[in-house]
Amino acid sequence: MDKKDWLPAAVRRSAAERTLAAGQTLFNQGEPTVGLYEVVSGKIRHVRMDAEGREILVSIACPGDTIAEASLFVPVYQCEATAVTTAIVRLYKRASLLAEFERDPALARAFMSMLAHQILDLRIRLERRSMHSARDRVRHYLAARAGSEGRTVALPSTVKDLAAELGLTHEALYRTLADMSADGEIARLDGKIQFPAGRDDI
Amino acid sequence: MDKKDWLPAAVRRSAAERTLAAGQTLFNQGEPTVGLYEVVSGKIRHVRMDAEGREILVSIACPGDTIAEASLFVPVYQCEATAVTTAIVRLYKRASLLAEFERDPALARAFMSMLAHQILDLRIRLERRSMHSARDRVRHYLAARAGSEGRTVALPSTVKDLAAELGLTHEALYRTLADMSADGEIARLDGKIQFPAGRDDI
DNA sequence: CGAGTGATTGACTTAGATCAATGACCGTGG
DNA sequence: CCACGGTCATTGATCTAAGTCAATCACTCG
Repeated sequence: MDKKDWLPAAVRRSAAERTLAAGQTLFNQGEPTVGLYEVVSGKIRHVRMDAEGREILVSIACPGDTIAEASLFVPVYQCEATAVTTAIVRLYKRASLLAEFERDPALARAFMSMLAHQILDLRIRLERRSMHSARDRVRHYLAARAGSEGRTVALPSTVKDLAAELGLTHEALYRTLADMSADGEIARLDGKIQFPAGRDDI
Repeated sequence: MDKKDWLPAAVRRSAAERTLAAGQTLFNQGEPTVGLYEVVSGKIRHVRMDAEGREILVSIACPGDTIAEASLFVPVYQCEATAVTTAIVRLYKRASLLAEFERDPALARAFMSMLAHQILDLRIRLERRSMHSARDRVRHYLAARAGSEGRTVALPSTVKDLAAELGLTHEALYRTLADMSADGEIARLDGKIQFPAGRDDI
């Protein structure tokens, strides 16, 4: 969306680009941080490993998104990033970015703004997990991404990934989606979900 | 915890405190932003209205938390905040805070760092919610707050609140805690939980 | 063409949500 | 000072939604 707007062209030009093949790893959890990345093309899967070695989906970064912003302030990457498709990323080195912030307060402010919006987004996602019913989580998800008049929501990648995002097993999500379709609450077409009427019954 | 450390005492002293009665509104969605708030005492409910006018719970802010960080960067509040209990908040005016950042890049960096750490913390909490078993969530929670050698964790407030943080009903948490005690995995004393051995099986 | 993965559905089981009740412990106002 | 209302802590019984195991089909990729 407007995620990339915070970076002025001058800074962007100075960054190194790197091309990744599908499945290739950008960085691993625990590696020393180099800086933050911006996705130029393709999709990057961003996961965290928990103590048992299971992976937790953090996000799917699309062109324009940045990943590992927090890494500017911590010594090692907290997540692992791998390319889903062939992808091009741009690396902004930590030291130079921090220096840039010092030089240009407006840029610093834009960066803060981006972080603040991410916090808001994460809180909304966390709140979604407080709902115990699968259907409610799906509704909450749809409501959160149905901007203004958008009645159609595109799945970021696969349904399995959406299941991880919602904290459900993929089977449970398939069933919930099927039930909601059957009830006419949503309609599915290709990789999209649309919900016809603004239901406001109790 | 360290959420408030980024603010130097001088700035903090300049902030105005305000007392809210239970149920009183701090700000409404769509109102022009004044600045960001820090919760001094009590609890603040933070909700967003979706396109259909349903409310989406964003968070419950507790003492030490800040709310509406994003409001520093947008013209109107995106959320609505109301006091759940009697509460005291501290207001940091947008203009003065931003001016302070411009004047003092170190402060700006500290603020960014705080935001980045909040993001990390939120991600860990989100990760916890991806675990399906109540016991695993409790273990994860304990592991996350047992710094280095600390084998004793104090509950932040009530067990009910912990249940909400873990995304469980309070009954489920009571039972899980009871089971874990019975199995000798943890011991409970007053408002604290201690877990004897650093289990690293698997 | 076969391996690998996503999408989907079925059958079965269980962990946790729900509903409900009790005792302990406030603070408060008559 | 004590009865009363409120909330937390705890445990019991029941039920169901979602997890688990499993199988099939479609599709892509090398």
